[in-house]
Amino acid sequence: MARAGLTTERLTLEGAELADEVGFDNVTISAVARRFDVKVASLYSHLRNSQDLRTRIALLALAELADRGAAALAGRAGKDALVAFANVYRDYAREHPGRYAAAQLRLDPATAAASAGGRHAQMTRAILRGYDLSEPDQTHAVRLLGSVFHGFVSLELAGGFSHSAPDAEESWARSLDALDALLRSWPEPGPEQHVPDPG
Amino acid sequence: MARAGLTTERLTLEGAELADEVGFDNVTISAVARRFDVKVASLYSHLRNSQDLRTRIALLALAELADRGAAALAGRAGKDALVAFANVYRDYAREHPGRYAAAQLRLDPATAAASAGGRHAQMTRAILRGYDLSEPDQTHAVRLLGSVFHGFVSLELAGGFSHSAPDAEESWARSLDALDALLRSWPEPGPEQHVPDPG
DNA sequence: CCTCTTGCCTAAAGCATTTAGGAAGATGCA
DNA sequence: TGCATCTTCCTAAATGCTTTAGGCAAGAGG
Repeated sequence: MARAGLTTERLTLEGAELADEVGFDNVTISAVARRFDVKVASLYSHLRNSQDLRTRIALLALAELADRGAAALAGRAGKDALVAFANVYRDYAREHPGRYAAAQLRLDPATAAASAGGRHAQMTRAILRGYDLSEPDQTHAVRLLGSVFHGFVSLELAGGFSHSAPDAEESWARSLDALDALLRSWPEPGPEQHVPDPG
Repeated sequence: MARAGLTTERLTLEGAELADEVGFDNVTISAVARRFDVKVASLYSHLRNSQDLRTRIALLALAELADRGAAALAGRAGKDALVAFANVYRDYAREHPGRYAAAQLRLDPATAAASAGGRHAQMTRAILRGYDLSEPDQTHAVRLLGSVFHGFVSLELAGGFSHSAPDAEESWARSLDALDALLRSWPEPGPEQHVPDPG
């Protein structure tokens, strides 16, 4: 019986392809086994279980995304860097929706620490060097930027902007304009606001 | 054999509870049937299939969220309205993580149109009446606000901010300060930016 | 009381997950 | 080359979720 040459890496990569084609939620051990024309149980020599597969796809996506981010930031600063980096997220999500969904998988702390997640935060911080923010404000800005990138991209991917004019493209450009302006004049803390009771 | 009094509504509600307890992905027909101490097949008189159940939970969550948003906006304007509305999202997501995850479910266009999604967009637009934005800019701002709310909340829920100081609470407040400032001086479109080729 | 609708049941088939243990191909060493 | 060993992939089987088909009985209406 000819060997298929399974490795954890090849399985992960194929799982990522599958995620992009049929959605991350539909990535199963069985589906990957079918793509290699191999019995399901064979995969368990390389993967602990199906959660293990999903986690590996998530780590792959985070690493790919970080690599692209680093490439985009090279030689850029200020708004140029901001826009280039933001587009990396958006383009990646559009090219690889399954992988992007995988990157949102909740990882346990140990796994998260070993992931490329830290590189993302570092790169966002690097963008902020082009602006004049105090140390604690940088952290807030990092989080706001992350929120906008992730939020916009996932709402767009979920079809949230697809049924109304103007098109998402323009809103994206204008949102980045707005973020750039915001970072150039980052406001002082406002007065305390009343927070309504949930209920 | 005593009847359990199953209805689509009760099943949906119980499914939502279950989602909050064990995660939206773990809501299954079987699990809900167990909660009612009823055989699995019995649920198929009330639900078309498990996707139907998930969709109904999503619609429930969107409606609840819209109701809370409307309550929060009543009698408020400007930054006060912005903060109150934003906190509705964040509080709801923290109180009901499973429901919040459900609200992110991708709905087919017909279902989405019949959902409370439109109310959300309307309310966000209402907030912008407290600021001075041209018509097309309002749409961009609606999308940016939606992105920040959703993005921040889901990153926080995914534990993205939990392993570094300062705490998420403060970043949230400062992000809302920043959005308020941004809306008060919404920038003109910037110059064209180079968009790097994905690859 | 009888009938009919409805609500919940049993039964069964299909598919995904996971473990246990076996056989054949690749590898290393004499 | 021949043998031992390890790795890779296999069969088999248990478990659980999904979904459909068909049946019986509880409760409503006449």
